[in-house]
Amino acid sequence: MSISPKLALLEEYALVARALSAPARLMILEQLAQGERGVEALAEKTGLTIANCSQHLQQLRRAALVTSRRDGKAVIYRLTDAKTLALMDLLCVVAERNLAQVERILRGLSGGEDAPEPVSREDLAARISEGSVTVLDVRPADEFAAGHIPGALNVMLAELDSIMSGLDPVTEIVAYCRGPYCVYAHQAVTALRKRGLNARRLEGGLPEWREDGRQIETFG
Amino acid sequence: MSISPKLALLEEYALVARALSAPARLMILEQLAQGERGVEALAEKTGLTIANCSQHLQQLRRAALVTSRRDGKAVIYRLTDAKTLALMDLLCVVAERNLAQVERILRGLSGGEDAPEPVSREDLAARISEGSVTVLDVRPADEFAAGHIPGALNVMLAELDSIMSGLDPVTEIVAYCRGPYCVYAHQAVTALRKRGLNARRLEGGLPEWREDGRQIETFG
DNA sequence: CTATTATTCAAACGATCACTTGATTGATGT
DNA sequence: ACATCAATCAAGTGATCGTTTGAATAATAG
Repeated sequence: MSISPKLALLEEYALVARALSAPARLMILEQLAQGERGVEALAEKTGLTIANCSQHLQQLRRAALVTSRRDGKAVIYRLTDAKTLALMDLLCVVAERNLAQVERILRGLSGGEDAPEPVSREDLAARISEGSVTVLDVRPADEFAAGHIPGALNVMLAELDSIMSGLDPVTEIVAYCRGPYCVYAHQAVTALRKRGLNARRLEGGLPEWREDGRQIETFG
Repeated sequence: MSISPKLALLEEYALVARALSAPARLMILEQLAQGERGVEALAEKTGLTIANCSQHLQQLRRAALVTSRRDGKAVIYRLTDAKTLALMDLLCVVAERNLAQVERILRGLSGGEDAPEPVSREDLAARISEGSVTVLDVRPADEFAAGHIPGALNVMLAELDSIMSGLDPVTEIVAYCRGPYCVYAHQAVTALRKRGLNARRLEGGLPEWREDGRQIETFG
């Protein structure tokens, strides 16, 4: 350790950034933002092998972005603190503002149509309390069960068609998913709008809603 | 491009994070946060060869963190927008909160002593207007000349001793430098406190001060 | 035009990274 | 103690990264 303190510091900061520099680890972090999970659950959700997932988790832990605890023979990982989530979100904001490629991908998700501006969490909260909105949770059922926006309907993309006829075409629909890395809400809104329904995305996902200190409903 | 849109998105986000994952690029970004610069100036300030520096800059440009323009035969780089600075700062915050190693390095800079809490920019601004503080700019003279906090004294670390006798031991001193990646202010505060002066660091550096919309003085 | 200066490109190297495979550790239940 | 299950470790492979070196582009001045 004969290097200068300045370089040593920069290397620590770079370590954190490096932890965010692999798509596989971003997927893991997105999952952990939904709630704490064991290695096997993470591996299944992300499509990684267990050994590979474990190694990514240890890299995240070295960067102090996640923390682990033992529960029986399982090791449960979670985000270290809310700053980790903030960092992930800011990463998206920078990428979306500046990278033309990101714009192109997102436009592709909307079928070439211009997607409407997302709804802010504050606006959605206000409109929920006055009952002037239908909230759709477009995540898998287990993530929905672990916590969702009060009153939200859990509908996965594949089932969208079957429930669409039951929706009031006048009431606006707001769809949300895991957060800025997740494309489910984009796809759901596109599908709904193609059928003439008035749908928009929520800004951010459930983790950001929770981080705002807003109400979360479990089960039901 | 037959991969899923989700993976394509994640790869773009990862590209931005990867750009922040090398100490050399963090140094370059720190310099650019002070103001726009040409490749040669950046290479000299960071100690990189020109070719190497140029390649790092192109990686930063691919991630859209920096933008360039031509000025005669020189190419001038600058941060794309304020979000880039915010991302750099958040990276530090996460690293400092969670990495024990960072704490150790910073403590080493303070000679093992507990450093006092930094002064917030808001507090400093208030105390400048009431004249109850001496502000030290601990950056190289050329960066000082390009812009500094109004009324600040430009003193580099090597010259600290020679001016210290002229300082009022009662008036508190606030030192600042380039920002969270820079160790000059830490070192200056340690040196001053060792000699019994009442000194603290400013939170962040000049780029953050400027980003707050606060006054900047040029030359003088 | 040629010479000069500032920057970028291209090739090459050693080091590190992501992923796979198979063995190992740690905690639990019988 | 033994078997079982979850997670980690260890070794190996191909790909990518950071750096150096030297040549190739642009833009300007004479």
